Amino acid sequence: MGVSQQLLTIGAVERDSGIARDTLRVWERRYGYPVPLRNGKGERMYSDEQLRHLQRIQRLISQGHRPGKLLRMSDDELVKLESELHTDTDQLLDENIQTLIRLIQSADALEIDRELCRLYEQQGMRTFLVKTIVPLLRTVGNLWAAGKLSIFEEHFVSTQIIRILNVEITRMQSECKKPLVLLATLPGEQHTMGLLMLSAMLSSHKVATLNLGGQVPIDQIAEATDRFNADAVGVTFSGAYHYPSIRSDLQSLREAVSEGVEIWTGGEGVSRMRRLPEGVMKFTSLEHLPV
Amino acid sequence: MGVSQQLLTIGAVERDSGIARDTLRVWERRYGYPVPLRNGKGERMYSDEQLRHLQRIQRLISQGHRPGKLLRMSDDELVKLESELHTDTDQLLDENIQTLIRLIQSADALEIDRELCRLYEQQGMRTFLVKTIVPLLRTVGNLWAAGKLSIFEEHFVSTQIIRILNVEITRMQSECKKPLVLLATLPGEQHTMGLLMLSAMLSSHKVATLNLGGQVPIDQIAEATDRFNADAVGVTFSGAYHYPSIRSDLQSLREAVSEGVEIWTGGEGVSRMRRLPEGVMKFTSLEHLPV
DNA sequence: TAGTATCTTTTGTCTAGGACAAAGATTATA
DNA sequence: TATAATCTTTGTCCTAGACAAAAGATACTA
Repeated sequence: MGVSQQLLTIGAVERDSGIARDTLRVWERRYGYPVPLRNGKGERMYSDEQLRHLQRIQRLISQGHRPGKLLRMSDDELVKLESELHTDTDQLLDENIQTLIRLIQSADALEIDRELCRLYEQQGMRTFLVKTIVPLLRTVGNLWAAGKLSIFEEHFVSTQIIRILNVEITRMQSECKKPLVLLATLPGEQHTMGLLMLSAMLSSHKVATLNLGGQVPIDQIAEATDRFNADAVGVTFSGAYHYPSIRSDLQSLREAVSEGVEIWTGGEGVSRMRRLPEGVMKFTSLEHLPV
Repeated sequence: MGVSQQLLTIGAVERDSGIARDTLRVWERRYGYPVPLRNGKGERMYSDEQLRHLQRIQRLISQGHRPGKLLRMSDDELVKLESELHTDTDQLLDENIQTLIRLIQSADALEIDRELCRLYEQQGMRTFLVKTIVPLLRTVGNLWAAGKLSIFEEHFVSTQIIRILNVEITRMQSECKKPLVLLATLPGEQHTMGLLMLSAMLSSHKVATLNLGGQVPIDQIAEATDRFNADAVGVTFSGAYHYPSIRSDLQSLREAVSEGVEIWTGGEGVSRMRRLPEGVMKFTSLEHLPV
């Protein structure tokens, strides 16, 4: 049962936290945190607690906080900082979301599916995405951060949503026509939920989409645009995407893709960017899609 | 258009080839390959060609070849080595697969979808997976390796298949009963196609599945098994998974999960393993599933 | 008040060459 | 033919330093 005291190598921490080895070492040197134990070989061995702390830090960094500040804070202070962000949203938590969370905690797969389908039929795709899926995913993430939900529950919700959206996209697809929008994320960005939501949203407006999935090199996106004769390219960036490179990546993409093709971008990663490269459009939320 | 001569940092090569930085440096030191250019800062800058070569090497490593041998070979020799593996399978390429490949190259999304659905209805899930999906994915991978297909085409096929399988799983799900099989991959394994195929296969046998998706920590899998009251856990390993750790990972999983719960494992990663830990079952192909 | 240019601080990624254990291959022994 | 012992290959981790790009702060201008 409870895996009490496993120790993780620096490689495992990199994988599970998304923080590069080199960064972990340099943090230890500069800020005196995290200081892991050492094994017989003299290698760093991190505790579960430290991993959890680092994941928290990574979350807050991707929300715009600065590492130097976060690394001097205790875990309690981090939790407090995180909860400050949630209190406002938590209070006006939709009843529907609360029901879904309760179902997730009761681990009843079929019932969750049924409830999601019910909401979809009631709300239609646009509202379903904006008022249900997006807040649900955010809430689940917050609850995980607060230790009130396990990771597997987050995983579980995601796969359920992926399934449902795929089904609906398929259903609507046959009626979709031009313009054709090509969807992809760039190398390094594994989160493809944004693409799926985008695809669902566009499909519901009878706009044809073609999803290439995650981690597609820029030149491949350009080649695909050409071959499929697409009218626009949609690229999403999650909060976890290495922030500094977004602008230059979008610039490269703009240069690689034919001029007549529009470039749309969205996701948490771009939402806090001021200015985007020339010829790149941003939708801050699914609602503001330039359909 | 054609991105002619981009140079990649060691970090980008790590990301795009799946070979760790440290490994790239140690290869350069030991085998004298790859020797990248250097930028003004003295940092390694790899060419597109080198990346391609490294991707080839990585592919062959995951098929069981040894790095020391591959790194002394020229690109031509690697291509030859790769094609040796394919010739036998290529010759008896199913007509259906050839049709699908032709459709992929003509970039007609709707037509591919239609053909896949047609084959599914004709063959049923088991045959569809074993005779169509698996060979199709392998062929597409081989053609990419031979430079006859682009990466985006591989991505495109994958997302199409994911979509179709999700639709069918949803359709069959309501009729599924106990036993319940929990599906997941371990941290570090991003390839979830195996899980999806497993889920589809089991669903078609009216076995209920619960897909947690990729990168689920071992303790989380154990917790989920408990909470969902699952009867078995299915874990897949692609050829890309860091090979040496599979055995110990499975062992840890076996220890973490209650004894009454069976553990099934499959995928390219385990297919060339001789002996698995006590209490872990292996299915070498989807056909040999212990349903 | 808002925008722009300059300076300072923060931050992440890269470098070198060495070390070592675990997995694989090979040889010796029962 | 199987198991044990030995040699070889291989990847990951180590230290401590360097530097450029991004972010923040400050002063100046319209």
